[in-house]
Amino acid sequence: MPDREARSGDDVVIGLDAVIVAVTDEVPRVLTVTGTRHALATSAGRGPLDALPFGPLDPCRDVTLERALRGWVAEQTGLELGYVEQLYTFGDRYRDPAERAGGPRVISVAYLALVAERSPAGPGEPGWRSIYDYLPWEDWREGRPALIDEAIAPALAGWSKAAPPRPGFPDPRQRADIAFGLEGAPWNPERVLERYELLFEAGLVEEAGRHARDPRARPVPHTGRPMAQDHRRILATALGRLRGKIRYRPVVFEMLPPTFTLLQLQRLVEALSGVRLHKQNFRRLVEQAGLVEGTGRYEPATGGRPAELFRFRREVLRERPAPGVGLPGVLR
Amino acid sequence: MPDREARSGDDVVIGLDAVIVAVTDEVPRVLTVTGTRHALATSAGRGPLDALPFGPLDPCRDVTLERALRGWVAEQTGLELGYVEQLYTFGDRYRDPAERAGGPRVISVAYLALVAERSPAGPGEPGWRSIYDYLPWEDWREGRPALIDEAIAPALAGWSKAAPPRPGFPDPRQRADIAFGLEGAPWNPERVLERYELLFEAGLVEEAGRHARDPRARPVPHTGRPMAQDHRRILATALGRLRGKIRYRPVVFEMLPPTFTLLQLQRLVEALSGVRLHKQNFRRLVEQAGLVEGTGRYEPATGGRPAELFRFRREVLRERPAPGVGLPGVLR
DNA sequence: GTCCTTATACTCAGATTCAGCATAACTGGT
DNA sequence: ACCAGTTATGCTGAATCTGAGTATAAGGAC
Repeated sequence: MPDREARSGDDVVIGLDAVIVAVTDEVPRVLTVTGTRHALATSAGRGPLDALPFGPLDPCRDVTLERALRGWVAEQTGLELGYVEQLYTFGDRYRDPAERAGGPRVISVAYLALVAERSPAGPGEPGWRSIYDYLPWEDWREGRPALIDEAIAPALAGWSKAAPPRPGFPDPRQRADIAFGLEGAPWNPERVLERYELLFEAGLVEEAGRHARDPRARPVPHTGRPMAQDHRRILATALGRLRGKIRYRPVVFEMLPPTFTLLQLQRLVEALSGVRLHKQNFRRLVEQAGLVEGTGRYEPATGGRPAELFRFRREVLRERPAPGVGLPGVLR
Repeated sequence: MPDREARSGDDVVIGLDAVIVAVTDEVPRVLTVTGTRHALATSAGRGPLDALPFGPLDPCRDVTLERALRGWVAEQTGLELGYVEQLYTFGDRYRDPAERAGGPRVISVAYLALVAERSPAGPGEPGWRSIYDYLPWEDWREGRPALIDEAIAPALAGWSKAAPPRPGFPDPRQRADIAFGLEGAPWNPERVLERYELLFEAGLVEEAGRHARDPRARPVPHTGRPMAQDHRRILATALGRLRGKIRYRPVVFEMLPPTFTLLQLQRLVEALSGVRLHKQNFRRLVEQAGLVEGTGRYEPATGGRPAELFRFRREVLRERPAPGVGLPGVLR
């Protein structure tokens, strides 16, 4: 970590934030750190907060942003990242609370990185925390989380009644219904950021930059573990993007060993998307989409009939337009 | 425009680049400027190049990046942007050729903005150029562009033969086939950036930061109008993103008047995606997806039977999960 | 062997998509 | 009035995809 002392008022610093995701034991995990300078952003005296790993850009040495990211991640964590994609650039004023004390404006370019399944030692490793510790309403694998009906829905209802509907803006009540699947609306796993932003606007989640000073903030208990700065927002962005991406790009295979059973693949997708899938149809889908091919070898330790081991068919990339959908009616 | 004089070697500057898109006469257009400081990046003495409008971030005043963008666009062009979305952050070294002369590292946060159809005065307006002037291989509305088979395919074939296949990297020949729909591979309108990057790697398009110095660069004639710096790459990113987005978000309605005929809507989508669509199926799709509703009024000047005027149904946003697709088999 | 567990094959109905055909409603020309 | 040309809109049948099962296979523990 470099020391970034406060500079002159109109100065700007570029940071690179990494959301590094792995899945172990059907739990999607993100690598977090504590005790860095982010830890200065404590939450009402409750001690240092978790933060996403962060690295600076060295304009003299780093040729590209992505290479800079790979570099310091390898240095600091020893991880060699596989799949890396740029997520979003966050630049709101005061997103780093230190700005208020004269610190530089920090622009963070956030990246999403996927790494292969951690070895069984993973769960206990410091830093690999469940993504659902931070965003607990996102995991619907065991059914609709009680948290939503017990805490979030009532709180949002109160907020939307209090907030006067502004003309030209969508009705806050409807926004809540759509985002959280209330009142019969369907649950859309991809709207992670929309949900987080709604909770943020309603003052139901903590975020360092704003809620330390917002007197209306009434964080609901159990709405997830807080993070430093706007890192929970960054995490929400990452999860939403990842959930969307697995639908039309074969990114999940980045997180699997070279061969795997179809149930392993399914559990991985379920862990990330937060919903359960229909087993037979899932198999059919991935098989007839040509995404995988059998190896003829079998995994015996399933607890039942041995499962065939499959591998990812890289060729699918040139056969299918994009393992997913298409425009309504393209003429040829 | 601020003056950004060269500073100390490790300095960084944040810029905001705007890809502002409108459609007139079934031509998708992008707003470009010349004569700004970008114009310094001339192309082998051929005069100033087109550039995307660019504005600085003022860390003291601008509260968010997006607001900064809206601000200077309104100031400089008088345009009030409607839909705005962050695209990507470009930060490669030397993407601004001025860096080689000691200029600061310029990190550009690029935004995509959509504005309503220009009035008929549009086509002649300075700056509103067809996107396909810059990326001519992307327009398949009149069938497969001759340019691809006559110039691009042979040039790529030559390049891929020359470039030795690196182990671990995808075969360059196959990349070309997939990207450009050669050898029977399907054409995917969304792979705009992939195609541009392939042409760039093969040295077939000009880009200021690199090809001014790359001796192997043999730009093929008629591969589109060049732009300053890496702006053509930014444009390609924008077009690809836009093409993808219209499939699952109703963004096109941002570019239409409040009421429109279904053919207008179809022509708009065709202009952006660069392919022709089946008329009857297109109607059915947008109608039964609940995206539009008839107004009962009619547009008489169609040249044939009058067409009903439709309007966008905003309610669709809360009915459908996302006007598009879904995960393979979500259990309820 | 029986029971339990997981894997995999197959079915069937409903929904969606593709590719047309058919008809409606207007214009302009004769 | 009639006709040709043009665009709009309605409708259909085949192919494909999807959702939700049932049925069978193949292992382990006892």
